[in-house]
Amino acid sequence: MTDDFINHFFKVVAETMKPVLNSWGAGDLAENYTLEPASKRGHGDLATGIALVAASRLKRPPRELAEKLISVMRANNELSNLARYEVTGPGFINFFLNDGALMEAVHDSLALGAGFGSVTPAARSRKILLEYVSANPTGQLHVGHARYAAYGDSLKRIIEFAGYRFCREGPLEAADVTAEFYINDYGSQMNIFGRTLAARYAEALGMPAKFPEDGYRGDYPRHLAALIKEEIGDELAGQVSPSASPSAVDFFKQRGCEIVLTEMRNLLQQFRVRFDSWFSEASLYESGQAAAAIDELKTRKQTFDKEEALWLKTKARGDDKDRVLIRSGGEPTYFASDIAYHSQKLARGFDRLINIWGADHHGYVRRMQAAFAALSHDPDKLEIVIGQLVNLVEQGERKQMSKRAGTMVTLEELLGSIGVDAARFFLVDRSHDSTLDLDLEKAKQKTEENPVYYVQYAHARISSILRRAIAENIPASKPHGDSLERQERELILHILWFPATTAAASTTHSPQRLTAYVRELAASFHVFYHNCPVLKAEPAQAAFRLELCRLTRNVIARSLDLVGVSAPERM
RNA sequence: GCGCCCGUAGCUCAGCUGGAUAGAGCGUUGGACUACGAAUCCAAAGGCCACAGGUUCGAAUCCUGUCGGGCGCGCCA
Repeated sequence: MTDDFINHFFKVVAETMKPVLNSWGAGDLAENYTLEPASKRGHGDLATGIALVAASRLKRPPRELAEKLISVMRANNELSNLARYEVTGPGFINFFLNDGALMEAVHDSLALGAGFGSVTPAARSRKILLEYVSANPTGQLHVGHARYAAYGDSLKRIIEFAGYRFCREGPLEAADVTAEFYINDYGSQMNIFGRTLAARYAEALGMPAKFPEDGYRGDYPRHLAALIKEEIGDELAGQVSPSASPSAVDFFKQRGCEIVLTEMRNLLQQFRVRFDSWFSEASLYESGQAAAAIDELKTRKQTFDKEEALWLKTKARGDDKDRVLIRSGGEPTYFASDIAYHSQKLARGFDRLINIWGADHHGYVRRMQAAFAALSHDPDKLEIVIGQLVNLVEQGERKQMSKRAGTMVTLEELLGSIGVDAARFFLVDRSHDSTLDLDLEKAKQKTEENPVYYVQYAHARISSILRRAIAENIPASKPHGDSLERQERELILHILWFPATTAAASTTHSPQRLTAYVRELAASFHVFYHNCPVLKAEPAQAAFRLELCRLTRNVIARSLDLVGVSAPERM
C-alpha cells in the first residue's frame, strides 16, 4: 500500500531534518528517530525526543538543537501544511496536526480499503511454517491447547496481514504462513492409548479386560471405544479379552487416533482456528526420513555411543547435556523424529520456521537449536516462541491441569460456556508470556463483562448509524473546510495508529496489542458518539462524520478479525 | 542448585521494545436516556510500578543482585 499517514509524516519530518542532522554528523537519526503519540493533552498529537538523543551524543543543549530543527521545518511547506510544532519540556518537539490534514488522512485511509494497515503485497512472498497446538492425538483439547490455538491462529492472521520481519531491524515483508499441526502419533504413548481403547472396548462388550497400568483414565477413551464398537460390533471380541492382541492394539491405536483427529479438526474449526496442514510423526518413520536424519548426524560425526544408546553431542552447542537419539532398547526418541521433522520442513522450502511451544517444553529449546546447528541449518531460520501455561482455579485455589487426574477443562466446555468470541478475546488479551489463571465458574458469570462485547457494541452501533444514513439518503463525501471537535481528533488519531499497531503486533508476536488497541479505539468512538452527532449534523459535517464512521467500523472489524473475533452488525 | 517466565490500583491485567504528571476493565461512590443503539458516557476515590544497586539528559521498561510465585532440568512427549 502507499504510505499511511503516520508513516508519511515520519518520512516528511525525516527528510526535512536530514540536512541539519547531517551537518551535526548524526544523519543516521533521520531513519532511526521515534515518533510517538503525545501522551497528554497540551503536548500536541505527535512527539519526538530526537533532540534529546542528539544532545547527549553531541554534548550540546537539547533545546537549542530542537529549536534548530524546528527552524528548518518552518521552511518546509509540505510539513507546515500538515502541522505546527513547538519545543517543550527538556527538548521534545511536539506536533499539532492541522484539522485539514487529519480530514484528508481519513479520506485517504478509507480509500486504501483493506490495504490500510497492511503490508504491500509482494510479487513473490516468503514462506513461513507456523507450528502450534500439536497435541497428542490421545485425548481432548483442553484450555491450554485453546490458548495456543487462539494465539497461533491470531499470529498467522497478523503476519499475513501486516507482514513479517525476516531480518533484525529489517522491514516487514509479505509472507505466506502455513499453519501446521504436528501429530505425535508415534511411540509408547500411542501404544498405551491403543491398549486403553482395547480394554474399554472389551468392557463395552461386557467382557473382562485388564486395564493397562498407565492407561488413560476418564470418560473420553470410553467414548472412543463406544464409537468404535458401533462401527465394528463384536468383530474383535476374540482379540481383546482378557488382554489385547498386538494387532488389536494396533487397530485401536489407529482408529482411535483418526477419530480423535476428526473431533479436534471440527472443534478447532468451530473455534475459527484453521490449520493448512496436519503432519504425522509416524510418517517420518514410514518414509525413512527419521532414519535418514539420524544417519546424517552420524556422518557428520555429531553422535556417539554410550551405554548402548546413541547420543547427539548437544552439549558442545549450548545445551546442558548431551541427548539420547536412540534408546538402549533400539527405539528412537521423540527428539530424533523432531530433528527429522525440522529438516523436513526446511526441505519443503520454508524460509522461516516458527514453533509455538508451551512453557513446559522450554527446556527442550536448547537441544532443538543444537540439533538444528549440528545439521548446519541457519539458526536464524528457526524461531521458537514459548507460551506460558493456563492454570485452573477453583474456589480461589490453583489446580494443576491433568488428563489423568481429570482436572481439565476442555475446549469444548469452554466454547459451550462462553462462546467463541469471548473465549478468543479472553485467551489472546493477555501477554503470551504471562501465566493465565482460568476460573471457569467466574468466566461463565463474567461473560457479559468481557471487553469483546464493548468493542462489538461499538461496531454494531456504527453499523446502525450507517444503515440509517442509507435509509435517510444522507451521503458521505470528502470533507471540506470545517474544523474538528476534540473527540473527532482523538478518534482520528487512534485510527491513524492502526498500521503501526499491526506492525508492532507482528514484530513482537503480540496479538494482545490488537485487543488493547481495538478496545481503546472503541472507547474513542463511544466518546465521539456522545459528543458529535452524525446524522443530525449539518450536511457537510454529516458527510465527513459518515466517512469517519465507515473508517472506524472498518478498522474495528479488521482488528477483531485479526484475532479471530466476529464483528456483528446487530447484537 | 541451574535455566526460562512473571511480580504495576482492592481484583484481573495493559504499558506501544528508554520518554513528559504510570493507564484501562471489574468493584466502590455520585451523575447523564423526549438526540443517530444506556451492552454507552461523565466525574470521584484508589500507586514506594516486589526490593536494592547500576547504565543516562530521562528507567515500570535495559543490566546486576535479593525476595516471592509459576514452569522446566528423563533413554516421556
